[in-house]
Amino acid sequence: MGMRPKYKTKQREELLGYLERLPGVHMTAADVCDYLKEQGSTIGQSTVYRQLERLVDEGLVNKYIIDGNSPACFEYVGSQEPACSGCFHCKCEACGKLIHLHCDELAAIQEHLYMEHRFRLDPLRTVFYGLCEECQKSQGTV
Amino acid sequence: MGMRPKYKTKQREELLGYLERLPGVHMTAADVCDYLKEQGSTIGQSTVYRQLERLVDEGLVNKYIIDGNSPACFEYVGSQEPACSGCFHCKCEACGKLIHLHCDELAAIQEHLYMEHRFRLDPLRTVFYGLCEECQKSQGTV
DNA sequence: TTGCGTGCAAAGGTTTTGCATGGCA
DNA sequence: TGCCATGCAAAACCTTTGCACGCAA
Repeated sequence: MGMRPKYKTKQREELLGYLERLPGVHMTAADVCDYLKEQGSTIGQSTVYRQLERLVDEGLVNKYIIDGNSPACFEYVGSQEPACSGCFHCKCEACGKLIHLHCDELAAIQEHLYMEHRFRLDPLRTVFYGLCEECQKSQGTV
Repeated sequence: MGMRPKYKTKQREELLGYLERLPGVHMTAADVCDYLKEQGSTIGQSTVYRQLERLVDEGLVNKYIIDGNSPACFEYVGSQEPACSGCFHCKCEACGKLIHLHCDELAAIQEHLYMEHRFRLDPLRTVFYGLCEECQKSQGTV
């Protein structure tokens, strides 16, 4: 987990306030920036990018990269602390749906990654990309 | 799967020849372009991008998008059916290092996600975030 | 000969950065 | 008061595109 900001600024409060009101909703940096400016904020785009990156660092926000060209998506997740052990996120690349999974088998790979590969997995920031059941059907991938 | 090229060009042969010689090795479009030019090729970067994209379409090459900013990585996989089965990527949140893992145990979760949760994992797009061994030590997380 | 593939340069779009200013503690 | 965070604009970066030319079939 990265460092928290030292100061509580108006811009950060505005930004965070907006995200918190829409937990689980995907928005781009531009979305956030446009909305806040419409609301009369004087926030600049560099601040939006800097704060979003920081919130990702703090684990309050997830960042999704769909492909290299389109803008990244951000989503408020809050501080679901340790209660969510064995909780993972799957994101459908086709419809964009985010699936929350509780699964001990998946929790086991966390253990395995650490024991065998000395890699300490961060489940809150790891997203499994793929195709959900519905999209497999509609794409004839089944 | 997309369309194959209609013509067999010198540039495509050069590019493909280089990739084939290094199966499983990650390289960026710039890597490929630089190498070929060093070898005396007159290939242009747009051709490199266009051919790489086409090879991905044909299933001969894998494309990895690690994060939105760094360049995409390409890797020759050939027409081996289960392309790069058991290949996963871990990214250290602290130092940014990318770790390339071949691990059957990890491959098993792919199967599990499909059988139990009907989610078809895309290993090419999925990156495990966490801390590498060195950074755990230097951060006193161990 | 046909028209696909190429090369160059420029555009495109997202994200980062330099630097002076302003505001939190 | 000290110095972190901000805003603006410009830069950086990877990738795509327009267009004329060359080359494979």
